[in-house]
Amino acid sequence: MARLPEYLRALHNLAETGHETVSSEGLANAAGVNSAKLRKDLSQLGSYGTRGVGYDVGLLIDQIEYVLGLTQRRAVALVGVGNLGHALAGYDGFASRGFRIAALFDADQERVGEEINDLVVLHIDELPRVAAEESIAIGVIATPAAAAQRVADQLVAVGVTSILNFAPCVLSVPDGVDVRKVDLAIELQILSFHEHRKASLTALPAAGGSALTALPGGLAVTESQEAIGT
Amino acid sequence: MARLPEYLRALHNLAETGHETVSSEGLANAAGVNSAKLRKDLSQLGSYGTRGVGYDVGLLIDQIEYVLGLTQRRAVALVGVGNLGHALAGYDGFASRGFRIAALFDADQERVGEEINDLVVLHIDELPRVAAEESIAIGVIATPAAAAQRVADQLVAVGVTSILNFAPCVLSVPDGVDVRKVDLAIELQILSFHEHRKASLTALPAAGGSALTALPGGLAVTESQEAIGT
DNA sequence: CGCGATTTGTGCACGTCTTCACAAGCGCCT
DNA sequence: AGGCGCTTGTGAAGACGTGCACAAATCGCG
Repeated sequence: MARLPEYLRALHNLAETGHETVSSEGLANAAGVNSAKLRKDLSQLGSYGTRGVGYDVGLLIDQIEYVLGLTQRRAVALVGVGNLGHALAGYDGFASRGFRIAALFDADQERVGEEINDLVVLHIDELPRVAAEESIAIGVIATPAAAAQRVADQLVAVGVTSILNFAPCVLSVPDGVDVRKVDLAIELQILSFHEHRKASLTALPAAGGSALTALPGGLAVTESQEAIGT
Repeated sequence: MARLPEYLRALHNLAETGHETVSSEGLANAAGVNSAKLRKDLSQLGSYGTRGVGYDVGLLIDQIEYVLGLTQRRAVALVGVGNLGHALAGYDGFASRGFRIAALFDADQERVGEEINDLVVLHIDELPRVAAEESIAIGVIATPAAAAQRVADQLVAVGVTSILNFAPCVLSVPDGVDVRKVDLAIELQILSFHEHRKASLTALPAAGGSALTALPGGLAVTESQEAIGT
């Protein structure tokens, strides 16, 4: 499930604050989900809490980390050292949560050789060589949209089977390769939609006016407060 | 729907390449979704394509932009000018897709006064003054997790009703305020999970071994190829 | 003017996810 | 040892999203 990482983060917080056990209710609050949902998710793990007490924080962390495949520190290749790539290369959240940025690549010779966080930016053509030396299963694309598909192909060619794509475009990859997309502008646009909706609702208590004016009110938005969908 | 922004991006691409109309099939491919799903989404808009021809690209862009509330350029306040905040402040994808970063804030006096993209970083205490001058409805939090809740409270206090949160923590906000969360490490962990799953499946054709070893295979992952869920 | 090719809009059925509600189990206190 | 309160695990019901398949509609061409 896609919620496990959120549970894991909440659990680490709890562990740091000295909690040894936690109830489903407590963990659910910390992770921002329903307690029944959380229990069902954890039961899928084969995890066992103790009735009347709750879950053992340390044990649960181990279990989730195992299921997520975080027992080994996975090597990640980051392609595209522009504005966003720079930030990602320097983001310590990766290192602290089970990942190691193994190499930085860029197609721009201007950027090749630059050093970020003790890592030197390599030219993208060096990707096959580096991939042969280190086992890289995850690639991060932080290039402009125009270059993203080409980079994806190159990553797949050297054996990468999971890609995190920050470029605003759809990637086509072979079966067996997973792609997750993060588009920062889209996130804002979704918020803008809710803004517009809220504004329309307060301005027009009873829906009326032209077809266009009635549109946003007509769109059914089921439940979106505190959407944790990423 | 959360897919509208994706359609919009694909439509802009099509418009730039000279297309005046597009079929649901064509647009669905460009956006990475099913064509039936796309038609159903668009029908919710009250949008009308022409049977036998398709949709008018320009008209559809206008409609979607209207529904998303992008007819006005929305002002965004960005709080936290660290590694990630820096990148977000310089990201031109915001400006080109309907948003204007109106102000940058940070709590660190070291960073106050710094200039990024023609914008000067202000101290967070100036937020009320700036908010009074400009109508800011959307806030972006790019601070460490420890500061996020406090910043969220401050944003809500000055009338912000939509928050994009990059800090790895759950925010609690009053009803009527929308929060979207983007956690970069979580995205990687989800990919790691799929990696682990793929590795287990190839290594253990028939499930066997200890309970722990059998776990990842036992987790049902319905359909995740090319996940476009953000 | 009529016909065929094409594409939209949608009814329907299916599978999934979510939530409620409650029985079963565990520990603690007396 | 027994009872009581608390918490887990799960069955069932409902909401929701998804995709198929087809009727209705439009255009172009002869």
